[in-house]
Amino acid sequence: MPTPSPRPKKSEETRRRVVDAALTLFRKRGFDATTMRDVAAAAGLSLGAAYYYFRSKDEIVLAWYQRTQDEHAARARAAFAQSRGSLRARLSALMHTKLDVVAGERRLLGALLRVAADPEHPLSVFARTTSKLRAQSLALFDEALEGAELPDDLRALLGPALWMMHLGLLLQLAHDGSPKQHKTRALTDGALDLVNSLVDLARFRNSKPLRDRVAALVRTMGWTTRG
Amino acid sequence: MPTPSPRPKKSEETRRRVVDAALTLFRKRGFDATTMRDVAAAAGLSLGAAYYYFRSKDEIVLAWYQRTQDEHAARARAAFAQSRGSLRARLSALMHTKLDVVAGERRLLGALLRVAADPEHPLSVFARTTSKLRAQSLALFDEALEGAELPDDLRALLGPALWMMHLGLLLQLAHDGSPKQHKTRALTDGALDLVNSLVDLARFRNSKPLRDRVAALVRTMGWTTRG
DNA sequence: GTCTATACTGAGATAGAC
DNA sequence: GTCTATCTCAGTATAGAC
Repeated sequence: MPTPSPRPKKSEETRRRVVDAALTLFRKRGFDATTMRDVAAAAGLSLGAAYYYFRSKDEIVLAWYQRTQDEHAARARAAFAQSRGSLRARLSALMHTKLDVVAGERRLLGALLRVAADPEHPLSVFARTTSKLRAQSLALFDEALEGAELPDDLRALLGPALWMMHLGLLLQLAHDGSPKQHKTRALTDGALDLVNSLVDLARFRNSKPLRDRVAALVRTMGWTTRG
Repeated sequence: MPTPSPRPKKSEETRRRVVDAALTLFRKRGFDATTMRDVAAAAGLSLGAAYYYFRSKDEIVLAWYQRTQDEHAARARAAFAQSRGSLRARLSALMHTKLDVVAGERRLLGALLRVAADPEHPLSVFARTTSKLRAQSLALFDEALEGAELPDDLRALLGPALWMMHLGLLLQLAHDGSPKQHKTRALTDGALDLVNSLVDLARFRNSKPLRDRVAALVRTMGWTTRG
């Protein structure tokens, strides 16, 4: 059986080196101003070798995003363990840990969004190529709803809705020049207040018919798997 | 006094020619596959002359978007005149006329979104350069709320909210490969149902405290003028 | 499979002459 | 306003070393 290699292969190590070099340069000069030649040089590689690992500059950004995703999952799950009962606390942790992880890299986030928004790009938000990433993230969002005793249909609906909301928050964050991104933080809290109120409301009144309509919609859109 | 020139100057005419040529090519081959050299050639100009009129390829897309905006305003206002009373009808007209205007140009919309999402880009959604465009659009959204007898604070809040929603719908539309974009249309209707329910709710119960919080937030974000 | 070296193409964008 | 010439840089191609 093909045992999952115990220690990282050399190629993995080189790959990591390219990403690290790229990130350092992106931070210093910004994404556009950094050339693949710079990246290759900083990683101690030839241009061809850099392209051997990443088919495009954009793909390096995606590798960074994959890292942040992993980091987000780790932090969020740690926070979930603390706040077993309160939905509000869990949602807050979910969103704010994400912002924490990404906040230091506004410029990179911009580069990512540019790619993500472009439907023609193979690495866009809803593209096949990025479906694994999306699924991981969506799963984490669903986890945040655990233990809140939500009706199944509401939960299935709230996950994608929150995920879309988080996309909007990332866009906002990328444009947020306020110190410590407090604007985006405030927006996040406000949005979560609203979500909370709506969830309470949905529990209260008979909102099943409306929920059914929305659920049907989410299914039509195929948001859980592909847009 | 510098009278606004009565008949279009020759430069205006050339400008229009460049845009038209570009649009034709964009439709045929897509945005990326069309080069500025192609555009210049099709417009009967040299490359340099084309760049004299538009500082970048992206700027041509923005010119297109300005056109669609004007068209949208015209169509929406015509529809508003028909549906004086019903808020739902007016909102539906507002959104669907926008989709109508843009639907035929999915590829261009993609190019636009790529630019719009990038915070480093001078033509991004929340940039100064595009503030006039944004203000025009926001004003139209506010007009749609006329005659619905909404409390002022709710109206001031609903405008930007709907505008942000419409941004999301455009993103969805750009990715929507379904025939006649029926997915996005369905999503639009569903979202408007939801909005409608919420507005009714807001009228019903005492939602003032929550509204005040949200209103403060919108002000903090500066969404009516700049993000 | 991992990497170097180098040359080349294509396209966005600019400079400066006219 | 318009043109030609030129620059820069992402990305490709190739040929080969280990």
